[in-house]
Amino acid sequence: MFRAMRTVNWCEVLGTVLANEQVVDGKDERTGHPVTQKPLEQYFFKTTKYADELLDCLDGLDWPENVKTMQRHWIGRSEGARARFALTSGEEIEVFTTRLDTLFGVTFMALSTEHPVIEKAAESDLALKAFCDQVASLSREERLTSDEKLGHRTALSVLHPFTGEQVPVFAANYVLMDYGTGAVMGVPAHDERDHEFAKKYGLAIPQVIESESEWDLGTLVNSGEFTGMKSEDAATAMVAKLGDRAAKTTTYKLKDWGLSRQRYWGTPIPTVHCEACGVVPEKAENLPVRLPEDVAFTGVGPSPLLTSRSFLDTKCPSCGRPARRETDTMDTFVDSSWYWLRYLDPKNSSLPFAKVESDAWMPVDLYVGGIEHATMHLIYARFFYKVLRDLGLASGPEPFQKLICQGMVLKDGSKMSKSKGNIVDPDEVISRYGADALRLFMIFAAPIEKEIDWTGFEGIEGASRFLKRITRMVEDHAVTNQPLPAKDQLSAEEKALLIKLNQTLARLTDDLERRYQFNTVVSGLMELSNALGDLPADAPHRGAVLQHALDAFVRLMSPVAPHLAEQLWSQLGRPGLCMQAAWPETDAQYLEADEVLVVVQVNGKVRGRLTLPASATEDQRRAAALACTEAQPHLAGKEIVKVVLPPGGKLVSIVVKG
RNA sequence: GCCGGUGUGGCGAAAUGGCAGACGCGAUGGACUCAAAAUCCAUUUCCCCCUAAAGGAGUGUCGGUUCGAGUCCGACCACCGGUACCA
Repeated sequence: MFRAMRTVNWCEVLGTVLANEQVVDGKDERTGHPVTQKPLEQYFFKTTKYADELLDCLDGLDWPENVKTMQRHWIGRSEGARARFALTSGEEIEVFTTRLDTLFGVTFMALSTEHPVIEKAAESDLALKAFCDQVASLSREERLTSDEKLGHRTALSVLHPFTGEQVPVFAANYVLMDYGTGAVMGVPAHDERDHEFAKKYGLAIPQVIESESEWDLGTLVNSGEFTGMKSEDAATAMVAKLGDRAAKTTTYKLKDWGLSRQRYWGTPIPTVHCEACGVVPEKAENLPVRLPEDVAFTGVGPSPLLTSRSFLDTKCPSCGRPARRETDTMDTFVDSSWYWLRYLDPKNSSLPFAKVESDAWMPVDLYVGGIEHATMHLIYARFFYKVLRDLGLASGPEPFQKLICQGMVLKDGSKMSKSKGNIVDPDEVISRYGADALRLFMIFAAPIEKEIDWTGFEGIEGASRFLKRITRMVEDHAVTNQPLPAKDQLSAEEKALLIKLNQTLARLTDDLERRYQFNTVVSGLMELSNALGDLPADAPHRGAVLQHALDAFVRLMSPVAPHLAEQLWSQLGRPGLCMQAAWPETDAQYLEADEVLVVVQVNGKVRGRLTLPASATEDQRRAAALACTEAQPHLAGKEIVKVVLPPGGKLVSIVVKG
């Protein structure tokens, strides 16, 4: 953690800092007061120190590819070089570039308006000062929506390190102070933005790279002693030639995490400001620092904590003299970055959590969260865990081994959220249909990772009907202790039902445990309930077969309709809770039917269907397919090239010619 | 612009390279009912056709791999979301 000056969205009228999301059109979204950029001293976590590890560990995680890709881009590692250019005044400007090989194409330097060299020059250059103020006055939004390149030529020049030519220095709006070094070497022939800028300000556009194709990095031209070298070699040679004035380096888009908030509701940052000792951490025995209650909430002005004398007045942990407590609180993302670790040891009064507990339980086997957390929460949490590991509080490199991201629920095209107020109250639906019906309906609507647009409760009738149907079935069934008869004593319909039951059981177990595909668990249950309903009323062993099937059905249903499952479990005369009962086991003798349907394809088109004994050999299947009546018109007079029998035995594919 | 996602019936969707549309919603017709609700049965991708049988086409478009492609590969189109000059 460190402290540094950074610009924030500042509302002068309210006297407070605003989050980017709260700034719309350069104004506070609530009050409409103008928002400016103001430098403020804040606390930061040095997330960039972990950038490489955060990036490299992604490969080993069982996470959705799209989330991993988003994090890779967010971290944004890029390899390049830093090079220092001497100003004619004697100072130096350092730039970052990924294309040092284009050095001979430099015709200008572009510096951020916040760059120290520009700020200093502006002190004696009123026109430059005016330009910088104009850029600063543009809100974040305005900077985003306009991509016009604006520049202002300063009185400064740098010397080209190889040619010794003077290169003019510009202040430019498209150079960002918080990426790289805040200074860019302008190579108009080989960079789109530099090109646009050079054309606008009448600068030369010399070509220094020739490439034969799009994917060829190119060969240097017009580059002095480097002419004729391949691009990738030239960069290395130039670094060597420049000596201590250049070095290969890596930059990241990832920024350090600013965690200061000037708000009451947050964890206090446990530091104390002492006139003599500076910023001092609070003593361990005084932790945690608790929020005071003698606070005035006015809704405007700086942090409410500043109104509490009991909070502010304290002693310096170092020298013991009167000192002032820090009033910044932490971003709530700090808390959400390790909450699950506290779950492991919630009653520990001396530590956040004991290492034995985290060693025993971590990493989290399966973490489920919304896709909107792909780059913020899920990077913060990974960063936090790595820091805890380095502090010796936890073990292992990553907190979440497997991740599933639910899709968002949208309403009228935008994310359903408390802050937007476009939420749907489920209470009315629950009181009318029950919580199980609502749960079932939502699970059934779409796969978990898919975004759904909430159009209403139209389909909930189906979920409700299904639950009523199975309830009726259990109510109409007379509970029995008769054991399930042996397979050879059952009627064909009874056997068919048990086969459907066991096949469904195998499929749904896989859907739940491996595929995490819950919508098909619901449709599988519906199919099985339809099959239960099809068992003839006069089936010879109806009671025993139904008892067996319903018993398994209710346990299968328990994860998606837990309340009703418990009721039916008890109605079936079973002891204890269904949710604690063992998961039903598949019975291998009922996984395969005696007869199987074999599809006959001719040149890839389905031409016939055969019912064959499951025991039929490949040769028998091939012979039956070739003899299949429906296929004959498509085989007559043709030469049979080959017959394919894929594994599984459910298909015979005949290839003919002529 | 860049990044990500999605394209399958009237709608939500299923199909783990092997019968496209399971399952459900809605709709239509019927049974039950004095009537309604509830429940049950039937039909419900398109073309041809008699509401039959048998065909044909069909998963955004165009191509490829394969005995076989909604699924794999390549190019493109459309829509949705995110992001903003990253040197």
